[in-house]
Amino acid sequence: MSELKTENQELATVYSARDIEVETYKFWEENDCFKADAKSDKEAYSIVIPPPNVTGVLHMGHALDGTLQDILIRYNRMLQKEVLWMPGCDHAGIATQNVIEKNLAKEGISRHDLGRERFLAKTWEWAEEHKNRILEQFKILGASFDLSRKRFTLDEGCSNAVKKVFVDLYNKGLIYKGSYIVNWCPRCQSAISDIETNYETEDGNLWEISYALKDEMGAIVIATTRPETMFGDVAIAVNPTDYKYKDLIGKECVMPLTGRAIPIIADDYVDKSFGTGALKITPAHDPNDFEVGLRHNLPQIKVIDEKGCMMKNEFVPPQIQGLTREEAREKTVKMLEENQVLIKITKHVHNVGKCQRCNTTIEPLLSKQWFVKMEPLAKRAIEVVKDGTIKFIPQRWEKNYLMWMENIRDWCISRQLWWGHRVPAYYHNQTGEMVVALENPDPNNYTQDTDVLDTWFSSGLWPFETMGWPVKTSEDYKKFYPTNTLVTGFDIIFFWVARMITMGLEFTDVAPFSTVYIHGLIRDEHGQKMSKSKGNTIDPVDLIEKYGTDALRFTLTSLCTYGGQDIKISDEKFEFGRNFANKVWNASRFVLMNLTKPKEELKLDLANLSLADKWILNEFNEVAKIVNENLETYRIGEVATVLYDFFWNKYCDWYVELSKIEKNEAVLVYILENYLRLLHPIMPHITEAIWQKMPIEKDKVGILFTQYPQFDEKLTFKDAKNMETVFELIKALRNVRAEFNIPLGSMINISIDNNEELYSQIIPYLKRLAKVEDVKFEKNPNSEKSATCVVEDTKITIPLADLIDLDQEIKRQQKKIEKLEIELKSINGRLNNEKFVSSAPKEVVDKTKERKEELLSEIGLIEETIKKLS
RNA sequence: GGGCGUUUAGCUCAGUUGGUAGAGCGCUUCCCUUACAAGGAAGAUGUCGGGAGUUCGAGCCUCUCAACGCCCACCA
Repeated sequence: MSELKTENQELATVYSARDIEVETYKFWEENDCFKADAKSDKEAYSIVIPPPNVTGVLHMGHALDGTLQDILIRYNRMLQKEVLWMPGCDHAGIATQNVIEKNLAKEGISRHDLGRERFLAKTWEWAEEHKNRILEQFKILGASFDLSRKRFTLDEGCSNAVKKVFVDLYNKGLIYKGSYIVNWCPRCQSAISDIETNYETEDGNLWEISYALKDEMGAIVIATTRPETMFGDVAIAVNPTDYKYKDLIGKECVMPLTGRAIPIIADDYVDKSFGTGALKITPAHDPNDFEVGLRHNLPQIKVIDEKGCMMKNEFVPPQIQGLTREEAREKTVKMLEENQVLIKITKHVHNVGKCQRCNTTIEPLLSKQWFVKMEPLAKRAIEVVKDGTIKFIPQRWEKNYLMWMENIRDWCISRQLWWGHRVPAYYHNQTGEMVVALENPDPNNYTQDTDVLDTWFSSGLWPFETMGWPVKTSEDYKKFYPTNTLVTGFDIIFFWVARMITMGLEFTDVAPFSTVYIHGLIRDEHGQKMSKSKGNTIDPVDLIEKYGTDALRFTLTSLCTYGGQDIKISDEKFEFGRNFANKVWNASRFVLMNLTKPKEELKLDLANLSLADKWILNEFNEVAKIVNENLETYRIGEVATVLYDFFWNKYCDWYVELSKIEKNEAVLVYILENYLRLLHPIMPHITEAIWQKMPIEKDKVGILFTQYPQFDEKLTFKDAKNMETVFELIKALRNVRAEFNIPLGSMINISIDNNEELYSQIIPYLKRLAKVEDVKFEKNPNSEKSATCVVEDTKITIPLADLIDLDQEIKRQQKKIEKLEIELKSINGRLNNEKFVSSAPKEVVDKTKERKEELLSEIGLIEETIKKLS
């Protein structure tokens, strides 16, 4: 077994995170700590990573997503489950192909110059080179995934799964090929799906064009935002209830510029109040017109080609042929003007579809593509969310998911790219007959379809294709499928989560995971999305170098709210985690440094505990309970808060301080060790490094395999809260010191008039923590020239001789009374309200009454004091 | 057009079944007390976006208005 070397850190007063983190990760790797055992008989817990793109480099989104997954994995590992975090990458069809093409363009060549095979060879070479880069980067996050199982969406196993799924769906009639209008990206030269299309508002014009009636006088004026598509017009449509045009329905008109005659039809789709109420129908270049065209059996005339240029055919005037869409628009408008059929131009803001990948304006284009029939598949995917088989956290995303699923449209899965899973359809070279099959039936006579599949088609199979499917007997599949939790951002619920659910149910008959944990998106300090083009990105690698991985993880975790709000970050925010890591390091160092026998194991003796010991054990026990509850319910930010508060404000500020006066080393070490375990999932490296140095029996390789602390009845102590009264007293004395500027060098004496039993236990603490010289217990001390403080039902008198400024002291006391009286007033208001007393729960009423008594007594004591002073 | 989110201390944000508001940073005063100045001690700061309602009681539940943001739909 290799050892964790951290000797050089032993005495450093400032924690140098990176040295420890690098060493620690190496230690885990060398001991093969993350390897999942499919043969284990322990309960399984598994997560599949949302496969990052091969083209990608680590960004803040990965850092957050990865941290959250690692927390869940480490937590469940410590719950003694057999955990598998499955890593891998996505081949990212369009994104990768774009990168390669861009590189080629620098050399002045296109993919067509290379040809499909050479292009793919080049892309594979590049992918192989970059495939591991991003997963390597995940390591600096401390990711405890099982790299021996690393997968790639284009590897052999995934490719087989994709083929099988395609063929099966085709055979079930759920995949079909057809001519439909699709979103075409003229730059990517491919169809893209609806959700890969984003809409942007653009300033445009609404052109009103007059179409003369055929065989009679008069004309009909239509309004359009895209005059260049008019050459593909096949009809003019009006609303059947529109009296303006009632008489024209069924007649024909003559198109300007080309003279082609088209019918005037009636269709409900037309909005009477928009434009002129008459709409030109261009089925080949507009999705709505396409639908209208089908309803009326109209022809489809294509006038724009795949490059976004006007076609050279009989429908397009020679002057327009070959022009780009933009040029054609300008020229068409000019020609219409010359022909005096352009009636009106109005400014019009409208939405224009853009390619998600390259932001090129989409051309709705009639084209032959492959589609998945989604509606039948969506049924069960809706069910499992409705019946709670799959739970979204936060729950509000379920509504979002269901709305989308219930209005699902067929999914265009074919892409005219080269990089991806090729459609397993084969065409006979002579007859053109199509065969959809796992293999080419006869390579001499059949040629494979040239299209590839949407990247999300393969990532939709990710939870089971990585587990050995379609071999259902494979060990991983049996042990680790279905997976437990899926962790991702809301931006890919439709792209990815929805598809995994549908495909998982269809092919494995179970939901691929039971919980979908949706976290917010990382944004810059102004709430803007981070993007390279905006130049507002923060590189997690830089942050890690500056603050350390654990600091990054802790900070990010603390910012995760239960509602999954987006997370605004700036560089300085990570000081929070860095400071905390430093605190953990130093406190641990202090505790371990001062052990009387640094190497000896200490036994916790529950029969022999001081009030302080009971208090800290009790507090820790509560924390363990809350932390477990919050991890189970994905309130992960709360976990960080609770752990921070306990360690800093309870353990360090009080218990470790008290230990400088009187200490129970067994408790000090017990709390520290168990605390490190609680913290380990969030801050894995620092906790491991310290744990390795602790004088405890180590029956595990590292802290990562130890049992996660749970609530323990034995560690509850009823009277532990008394310690808080003690702290109140100490704070009150410190306050007196601060108010009267009494330097720490001069000791004070005090008289306590009540609760001798409690306070006599803590005299040593008072000496050290409040610089008290002498403590007297007496009922009516001489309070002349004294300051007074009241803690609950006890009055403490501090003779200050000439240091006291009586006016100041009276003021101080009056201020306290004012505060207490505000509360008393509100409490009296409640207690005097009969309805409150009768309808509020008894507990609440009793508590309120109790509080009233406390307040009255405290106020009484203070008033008494003021009287004596004045 | 439909849906969702946000609005709480100067800033960034928490606030888990309604019981009377918290953290971090910043700010004021004091302290280099040998674990930690990336620290310690003591403080100050809020009509919880506006209005109405339910309730003994509302930051939290209902309605309404306002501002900002996001998602879906894609009227040419």
